[in-house]
Formats: sequence, structure tokens, C-alpha cells
Amino acid sequence: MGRQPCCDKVGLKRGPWTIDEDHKLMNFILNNGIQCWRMVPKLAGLLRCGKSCRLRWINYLRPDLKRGALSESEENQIIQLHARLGNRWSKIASHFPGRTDNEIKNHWNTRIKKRIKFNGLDPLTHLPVEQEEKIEDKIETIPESNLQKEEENETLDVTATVNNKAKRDDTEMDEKEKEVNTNSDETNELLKNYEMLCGSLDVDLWIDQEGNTFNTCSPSFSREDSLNPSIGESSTAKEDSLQQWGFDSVYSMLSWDGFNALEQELFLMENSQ
DNA sequence: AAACTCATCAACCGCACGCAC
DNA sequence: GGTGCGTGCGGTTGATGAGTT
Repeated sequence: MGRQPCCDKVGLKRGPWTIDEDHKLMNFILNNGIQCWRMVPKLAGLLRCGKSCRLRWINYLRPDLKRGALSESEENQIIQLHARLGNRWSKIASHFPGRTDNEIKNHWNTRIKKRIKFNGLDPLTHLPVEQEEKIEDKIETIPESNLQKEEENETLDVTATVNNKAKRDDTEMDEKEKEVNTNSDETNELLKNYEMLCGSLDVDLWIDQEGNTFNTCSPSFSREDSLNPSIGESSTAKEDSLQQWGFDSVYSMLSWDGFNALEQELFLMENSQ
């Protein structure tokens, strides 16, 4: 037979995570890694379902998360990617190291959408709204029966066209990802954007005990550390965020067992450049 | 100062896909 | 091959804070 059910939701906690829960989850994952999300809450001593733990980790606790508002260049990149990929947020997010699909999705829905509309474009199709309306009018004048047939044969609908194109492009992109990556212009542009955003955003040079530097993104917390009143009031969010986890400094954080692997990885990256 | 509206985003829900049995 | 679970994804909701009246 199949496996055990993911979780029975009876008696499981829901809603915002507390500092204590965050602490338990982060501590557990950094020390043990993730083998099976279903087991994580049990082993970490949390009254949450595995799904909830996974989400919390991915969207909020991951040490490599980049915090802070998205820059204009990032927004533009998102728009370009959305035009190509549609609402495939995880795909889009994969182009932005340290950003989550949820973050990008939220940003799209709350800000970029408006910006696009303001510019007279349809956020779904990325076409000028007037052009869109004309096409819609044309569709409306076609008898429904005809339309159905036509829809079966060829996709008249602009959205579908764009989405299909996006899917095609995406498939092609998956296959040709390496090829695309060799496109030096695009790569340079991406790198340039990334450098720009690293320069303008919440990025720090972490220094280890030997004096080596890690050019990495700060693990500082946003939105006043999500409902965490003890932290949000401070102006030095980064220090507070370290203290939140019981770290006095970046040194002690990196010397934490769970960060050893990350530290080594960062070292390797640094040395390979 | 209170009431109301709007914007933001963390978290939830349901579905699809892949894999284990 | 069929069944059911685990995971990941995208859509949606609702709590909260900020801004406005």
C-alpha cells in the first residue's frame, strides 16, 4: 500500500509562527537537514503539519534568503520573465537567488501589476489594453459554436496564445537552458542586474574569524520580523535578528553546527573565483 | 482620536505530478 | 497497473499596519 498520510490536522497549530516555533524548526533543519517534511514537525517538537514547516522554512527561515524590497531592475526582470513564463512563480523566482516564489508573486500582485496597468498594458498578456479590447470585441462577435471549434483548432484567445508561447518558451528554455546561459549579452545583463541589486540592497560582506570575506546576502528580517514585537521595534534589524536566534554575532552564528556546511560552501565559492 | 479604506504579505488550500508500495 | 502519499506550485485569504477622512 501507499505511505502514511501526510498529517492529520486535528490538534495541529495554525496561523502565524511564534519565535519559539521558528527557533525549533530552524535549529532542527540546520542540525539534521530535511529528509522528510512529514517527520520534521514530529522530530522538531512542533505542532504543525509538514507542509506548514516546509513553507515557513522556504519563505522565511532559509539562511540564504534575501531580504528587502525588490529593486526596479529586479521588477523589470520579473516583468520580462512573466511575459515569457506566465504565472510560473517558482520558475521566475529561480532567476532571483534568495527570493521566494511567494515573495515575487505577492510583489507582482500588489505592485508590478499596478505599474503595468498604469502604463496601459494588460498584466496578463503584456499587450496594450486597447489592442486587447479590440481582440476581445472580435471574439465576442464570433458565434459561440464557431468559437468553440476555432478554439479547438487554433487558440484565438490572446491570453492562451501568450500562455502557450510561454509554455513553449519555457519547455524550450528548460532544454536549452545551458545554451541560453551562454548568451553572453543576457548573462552579462543578469550579472549586471545582480551586482546592481547586491549593491543597492541588503547585502553584506560577512567576515569570518580568519578574516576571509563572504559576499553574501544578509539574513536580516523584514516586516518587523513577522509579528515579532520584540524585534520589530529595533532599528538594527540585523543585530536583532541574530539575537533572535540566540547569536551574539555573525561569528557565533557561523560557528553554529548547522552552518558549517553553508560556511564551507561559501568558502569554496569564494576561493573558486 | 476614531472610523474607515487600502496595501501588504504570511500562511493556507487545493490540485497536479512523481514516486513508493 | 492501480492506489495513495509526499512534495511543490499557484491561487486565495485574512490579519495587520499605514494612510486618509
